[in-house]
Amino acid sequence: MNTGTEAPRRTRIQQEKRELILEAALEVFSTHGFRGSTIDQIAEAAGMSKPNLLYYFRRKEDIHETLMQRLLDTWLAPLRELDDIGDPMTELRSYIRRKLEMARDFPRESRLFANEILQGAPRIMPLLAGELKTLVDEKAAVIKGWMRAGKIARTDPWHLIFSIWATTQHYADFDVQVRAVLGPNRGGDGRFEDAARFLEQLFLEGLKPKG
Amino acid sequence: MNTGTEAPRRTRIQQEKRELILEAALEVFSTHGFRGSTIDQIAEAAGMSKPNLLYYFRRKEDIHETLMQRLLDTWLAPLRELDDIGDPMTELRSYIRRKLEMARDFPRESRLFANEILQGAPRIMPLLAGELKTLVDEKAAVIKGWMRAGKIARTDPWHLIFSIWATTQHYADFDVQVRAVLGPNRGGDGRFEDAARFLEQLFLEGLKPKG
DNA sequence: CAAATTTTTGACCGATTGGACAAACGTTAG
DNA sequence: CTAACGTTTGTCCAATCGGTCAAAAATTTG
Repeated sequence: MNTGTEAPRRTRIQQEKRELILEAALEVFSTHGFRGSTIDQIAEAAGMSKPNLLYYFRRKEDIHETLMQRLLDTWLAPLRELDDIGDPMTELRSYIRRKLEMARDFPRESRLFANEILQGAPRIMPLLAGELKTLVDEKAAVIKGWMRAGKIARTDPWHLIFSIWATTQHYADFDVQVRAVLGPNRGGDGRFEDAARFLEQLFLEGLKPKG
Repeated sequence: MNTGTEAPRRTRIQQEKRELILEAALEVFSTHGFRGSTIDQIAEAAGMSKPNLLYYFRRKEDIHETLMQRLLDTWLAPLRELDDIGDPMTELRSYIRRKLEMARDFPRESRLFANEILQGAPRIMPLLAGELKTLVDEKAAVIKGWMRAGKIARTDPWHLIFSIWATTQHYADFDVQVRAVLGPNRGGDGRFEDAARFLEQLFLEGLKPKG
């Protein structure tokens, strides 16, 4: 029985070329958005002709969809790792650090996601209200537990998570602005370490349990 | 002498129709980005034909440019108001509050700006490295003064400003995600007050001067 | 009123878009 | 070698894109 959801068999060439296309599409989609990107652009970036690209992905949307599916898993991995077992302050610090590292190492993925959300998330809305909400609610409960135990200051766990997302992804999504404002000296490679130091201080001081 | 920069004389109809177009363009550009928006879409949203729209703005870029110029002034107003005179903690609190109010009351303007930055700020890069950087540097100096005076904790003023931008604009730019995660109950109109409470706590506790 | 000016429209243009298709080309298994 | 299969390409298409233009309609001015 073919359910239509199982992964189709693929030759070695198909696997390689599909990866090539997805890599090129990530570059193009993340800087121009879905509607602002053309198949020609992606094909050229992947070093092949447009009909050839369409042999591997029949529609432009298929590329984007495949990209988004892969993205979400790796994107939410840091939050999944947030664990009830360790010390709350240590857990939060390493969550912030991991998210900031992702903004540094995978800025295109961050911008691709930001583009999708900015435009109303037309293609991933169900995922947000489903899988994502479930995960966040789950982690919010963990954080609430820490608050009840007096390990961190009482505050809104959901908005805490939002603020960590916002501040860390800012360094990927608004990178040009950050670099423009910091200037050539402070806007160099060291900006992520500066940001890490600042965010650590902000969140850890801001969340210290009160006497 | 015509410098080319003075405002042309306009009839009453021209003023009204241009406003109508800019309002419609704000709606369209902010949700689809520049390249993702079409003149037809804007014309239809403004209730006029495409050639009629092009009578008031000769090129698509002219609409976007006018929109961005107007935007930047109002968008930076809260930061301009950040003043050396008042109490540092009070000043910062009201700056955060004003920025959050702008995210609530002008989400389309925020998304328009975010779209532009996300795509590498091709049309406003000079403004970022010029006017914006100057303003931020100036306010960073003010904040540094507060730190030297022991009024607030020592930290990086530039990244402090970035974090305020990121956290407040998040509620406009990522609104769909915020509402999806919070769900129908907590994601209603009250979410901005919850956010205000959280951000106030985060920043004011995180910036308390240390003994 | 009538003339001058401004506003609106329909028809049209070349360029670009996403995508189809058959033919040509490569590769591999028997 | 050859037949089958997988890959690549050139050509083509209808739809849409940003934008032009002349003429009609509406408005303002004298």
